[in-house]
Amino acid sequence: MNFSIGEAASAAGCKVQTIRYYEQIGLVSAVARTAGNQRVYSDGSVSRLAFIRHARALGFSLDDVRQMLSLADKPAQSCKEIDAIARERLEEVNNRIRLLTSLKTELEHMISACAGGRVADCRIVQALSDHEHCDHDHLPPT
Amino acid sequence: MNFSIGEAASAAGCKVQTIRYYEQIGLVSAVARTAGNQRVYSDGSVSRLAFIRHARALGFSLDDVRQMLSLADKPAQSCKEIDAIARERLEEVNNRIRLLTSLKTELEHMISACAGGRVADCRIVQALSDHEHCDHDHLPPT
DNA sequence: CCTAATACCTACAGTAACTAGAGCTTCAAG
DNA sequence: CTTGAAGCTCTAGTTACTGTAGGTATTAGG
Repeated sequence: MNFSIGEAASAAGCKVQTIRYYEQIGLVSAVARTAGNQRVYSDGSVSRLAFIRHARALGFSLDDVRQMLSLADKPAQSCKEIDAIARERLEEVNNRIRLLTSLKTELEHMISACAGGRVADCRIVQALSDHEHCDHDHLPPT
Repeated sequence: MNFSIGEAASAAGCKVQTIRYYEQIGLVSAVARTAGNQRVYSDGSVSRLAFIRHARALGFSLDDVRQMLSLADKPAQSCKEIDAIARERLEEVNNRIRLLTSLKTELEHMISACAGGRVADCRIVQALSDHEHCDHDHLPPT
């Protein structure tokens, strides 16, 4: 089956511009064109796009995706490396969850401590200015 | 007390360039300079920087921070708005946690299903290409 | 007092991963 | 055959920094 870029986008669940962007940066190779210069996508290219979309949704970087795609192109090889990438990603996901959970607690405390009074007494402002309870290793929000 | 930009940075827990960047975009106002044109920070400016740093670590955007700082400058006002920002943020944090948790499960399944065989049989690649089990509303990783 | 190392200054370029817009062409439906 | 949607390229903008180049200021040691 053949698809226009718009059809490919809705089939893969991403935006038209995103597909063109991926082509531009060489994440996917350029596809065939019609006589009128419009891109034509095969089932294969669409599922490659879907792969990317899912990997991105799972938090893989485009660089990870690039590695995985090149590995996936050598199907006789061991998938040890892909496994390793996934494990690394899992590690990071666990970290993020930990961070967000403590963040949630902190926000909940701040909100419940804010009595709706004057800003001068606002616990949220105080909590954010305060250095006392900070062990200085919040991670930046990724 | 007076601080150089480097001292302010380590006191507030952020980088020197970041402070200059915040000044450049007008998130913090320009501070006084020495005869030799170097920035001089007061305790007040340092705690403002610490505020920003903590807010950022908690996932507030610079725009949120900008709002909060301007509200914090009118201390007689009600802190209802700050509270609202924090609540919105909490909502978002909960969403992210939900997403990451399902992501974690998915990654765990993929990893345990990957037997270390050939890429051609790799469950990870299959899972990522597959559209069957996808309800199409993964959020983009923020 | 001189020197060397370190910290500071400005200005600009680069990063990730898109997103949006301008201005034009092609295609499909009626 | 016309019209409106969808496609095309190219460029610029987004967020929140980070890094570099090339120059100046400050400070500690000898």
